[in-house]
Amino acid sequence: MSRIKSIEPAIKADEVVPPRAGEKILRVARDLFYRQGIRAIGVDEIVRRAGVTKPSLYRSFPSKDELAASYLRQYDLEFWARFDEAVAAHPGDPRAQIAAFLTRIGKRTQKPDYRGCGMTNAAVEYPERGHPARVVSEANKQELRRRLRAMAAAMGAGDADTLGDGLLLLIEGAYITGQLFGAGGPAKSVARNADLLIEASLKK
Amino acid sequence: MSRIKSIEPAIKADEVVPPRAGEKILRVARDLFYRQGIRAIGVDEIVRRAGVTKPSLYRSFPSKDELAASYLRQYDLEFWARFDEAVAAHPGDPRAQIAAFLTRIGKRTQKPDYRGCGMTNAAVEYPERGHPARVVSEANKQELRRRLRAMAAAMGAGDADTLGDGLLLLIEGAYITGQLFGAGGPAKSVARNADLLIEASLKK
DNA sequence: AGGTATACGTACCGATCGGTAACATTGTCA
DNA sequence: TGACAATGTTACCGATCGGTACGTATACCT
Repeated sequence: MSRIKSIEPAIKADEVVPPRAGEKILRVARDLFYRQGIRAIGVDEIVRRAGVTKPSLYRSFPSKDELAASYLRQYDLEFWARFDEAVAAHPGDPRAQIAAFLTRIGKRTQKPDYRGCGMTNAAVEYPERGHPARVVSEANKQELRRRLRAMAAAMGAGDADTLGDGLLLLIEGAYITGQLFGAGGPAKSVARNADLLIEASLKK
Repeated sequence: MSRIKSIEPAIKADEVVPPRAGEKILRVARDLFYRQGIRAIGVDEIVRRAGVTKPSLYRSFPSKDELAASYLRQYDLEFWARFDEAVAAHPGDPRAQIAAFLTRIGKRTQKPDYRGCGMTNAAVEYPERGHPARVVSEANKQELRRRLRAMAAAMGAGDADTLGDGLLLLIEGAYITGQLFGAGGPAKSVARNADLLIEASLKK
């Protein structure tokens, strides 16, 4: 673990280092898990499309469940990157931050092959408490709830927790209806409805 | 199908007629599919817990997928029964109808083993277009959207379609967060948030 | 050149998946 | 009694599931 690697191997900066098996596997698994679901995809198909073999998968990941958890941990990073991008675009203006984030979600849901939120889908696929994938998913949602409630408070809402939770309901609704109805579905109105809800919550 | 059954078999009213194998199977499948997910449950476990054998399952249902579709068709009936119950409780008052329906949903989501909406979950489990289970699920959601928009129009909302879709987002959000957060989660605020959204949409 | 550690492939495991063939048993009716 | 429909019984199918034992190739360091 903490072994000293005295000198890095002599690789030039612009030299192409072939991607490790584990990386290729995670890349393929991410795509398949998101688009078709975790339960729907077997490890054989993952290694086949990654151009590696099964033992390579189990050298990099202790189990399929842990591979799924790794996929979600990466998803988590990308999710917060998108979220923080919307936040950074409107410093000190939580209402505009929410609007920016939801506008982007609303647009994504209208794409033809939209499959919702990988976190949400994983939690639906694995209702069992303590499942590695579910643990990651739950943590992500708890944090999202916390931040939405904090932003609602920063907006000056009378009942900030209710508004924050309302925004979370709209977001999850957009994730689900986005993949249920496709383009033209209810999800395209998520930003508008959130704004109405915010307006109503601030006037109280 | 339309074969004439001249005279009903002589069964006394209080006589217990043993449930047919198909019924027992569907009853067990409904419970397991809803609680654990369709993909998570194998046909062997269904027949085992139903106390029947596998050929009996395949005499009553052409495939596991069709059994899942049957489960959802029954779910559909029960769903609309609950919906119409809320509607009938407040004749001519769509806002109160929505409130009644959402209050009930909010309460259900706080139960310890709440698993969301069987329709929604099935659509997440089966993203593939045309899958028997998904077909039933999509039809149910389309109809729900239609009715919510109609109710929003009856309320006199300026943009009835947006309000109807907003209510659908809140509902789907409640289904999902109900199973993600458990008791104390955002879903308990669904009726309150819907009312705020309606209020805001009517004032416009 | 030789040792060593890392990375990978071939081949295989038992279990379970959804689904079926063939036949025995039962209860209900005419 | 005899026909019929429904169910049970047993045994099986090929495919796929997640996972592993074990041998091989490659690269680096001494």
